[in-house]
Amino acid sequence: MNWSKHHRKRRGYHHGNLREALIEAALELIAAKGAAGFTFAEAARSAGVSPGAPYRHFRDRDALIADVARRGFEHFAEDLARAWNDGQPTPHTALQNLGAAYLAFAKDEPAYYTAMFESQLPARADPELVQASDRAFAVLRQAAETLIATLPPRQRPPAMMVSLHIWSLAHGIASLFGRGDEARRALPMAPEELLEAGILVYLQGLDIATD
Amino acid sequence: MNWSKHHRKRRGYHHGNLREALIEAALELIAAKGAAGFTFAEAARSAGVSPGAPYRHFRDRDALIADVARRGFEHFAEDLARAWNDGQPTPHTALQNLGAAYLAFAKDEPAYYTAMFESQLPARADPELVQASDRAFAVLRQAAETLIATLPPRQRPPAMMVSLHIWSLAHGIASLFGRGDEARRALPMAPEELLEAGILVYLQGLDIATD
DNA sequence: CAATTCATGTAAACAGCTTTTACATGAAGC
DNA sequence: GCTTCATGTAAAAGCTGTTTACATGAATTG
Repeated sequence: MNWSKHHRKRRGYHHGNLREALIEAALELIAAKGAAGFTFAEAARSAGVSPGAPYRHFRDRDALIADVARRGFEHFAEDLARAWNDGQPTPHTALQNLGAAYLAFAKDEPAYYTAMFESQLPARADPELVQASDRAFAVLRQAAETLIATLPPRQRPPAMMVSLHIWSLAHGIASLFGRGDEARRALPMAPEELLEAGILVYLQGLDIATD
Repeated sequence: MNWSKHHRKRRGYHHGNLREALIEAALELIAAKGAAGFTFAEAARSAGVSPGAPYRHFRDRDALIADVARRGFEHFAEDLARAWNDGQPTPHTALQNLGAAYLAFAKDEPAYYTAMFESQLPARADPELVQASDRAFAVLRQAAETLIATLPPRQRPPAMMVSLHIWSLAHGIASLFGRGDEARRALPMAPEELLEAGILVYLQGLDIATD
């Protein structure tokens, strides 16, 4: 049969870069039709190879998604770290930038975000996935620590708790309203404003200076 | 072929209550294997009917999930309203009860919660689903209004914004840590405590009395 | 350079899911 | 009692997922 309908750089019998091609296909398919609407067979077709070929590179469909999620977390960690920018110019401004970067990632990279948070992966299956996720969370954790360090010691809440609050709020907003699906509930304000205001109120509740 | 392996109350050729049986099967399958691991055919098998039978009651698999989601939102709205209890004994306590009820629903009814928030339904397809979801949100909205009413008028933030903050925080925590999957990141505290503390800080940030 | 090895891809096959179609059943209403 | 109609069955066609034996050709090695 002719499997080279979608050939582009196909150099003959061997694809040459099938692994990457499959990941790209997965991103497109997930973005277009959600994590559920992604099939191994369609990814293979999109890469111009036979249905069995992907099994040379991934144990199964979940392994591919896990790899996509891992890469997603790496990009995510990078974006967050760049936005945080070591707490410059001020911890509060930097945290707001971090929040904006969180939502921007969810909006601009819906396929990654879906694979990372909504693909119901066999959980903590892949240790590299866990590590990548940890690195992303570490940025939030660091931000929380920097922020509470501006408080007198007796008044400091646990940094872990603060980072979990920020993360949960950002993830909740991204989940419920964050992607351009227009599938979600209509909002009286942009998700970015909603998060910014939420963080502002939260920090005021901790008595952290926000001006 | 023999489709009556799982017969229980099967009264002959006609099932008698297939629609309900399919919804029950869907809840069990979603709880066991996630929204993706639910198939029309398996629900049919579980109800003891042929693979084509479900199409007499639901247009397709998504229509069944949408119905499950709609029922989920109805139970959810009930639970939240009961917890809120018209703001008694105090608005703050009632809001904490509401938050606890939110997380309890996510934990105790993971199948409903999954269908409601993570099934990537064709969005605002079903108007009854939207209405049910609106009724649930209305409870949160009412709670927010009651809480800000304790503030002097000049100091009141928009109730819609406050309710969205609470909702997002609760949903974020439920999403990330809330279900017994043990699949999620380990926490230094129970999700319920995390949400309670988050709400407390947030209300303090609004300068709403929390004692 | 030539032979061999090995990663990568194909073809074919089987099983399960989805959806449609024609047909069967039996409960409800006239 | 007869007819009607909702509900279920059987069968079929076209998907997908997965495994198997086999084919290809690029890299390795003597």
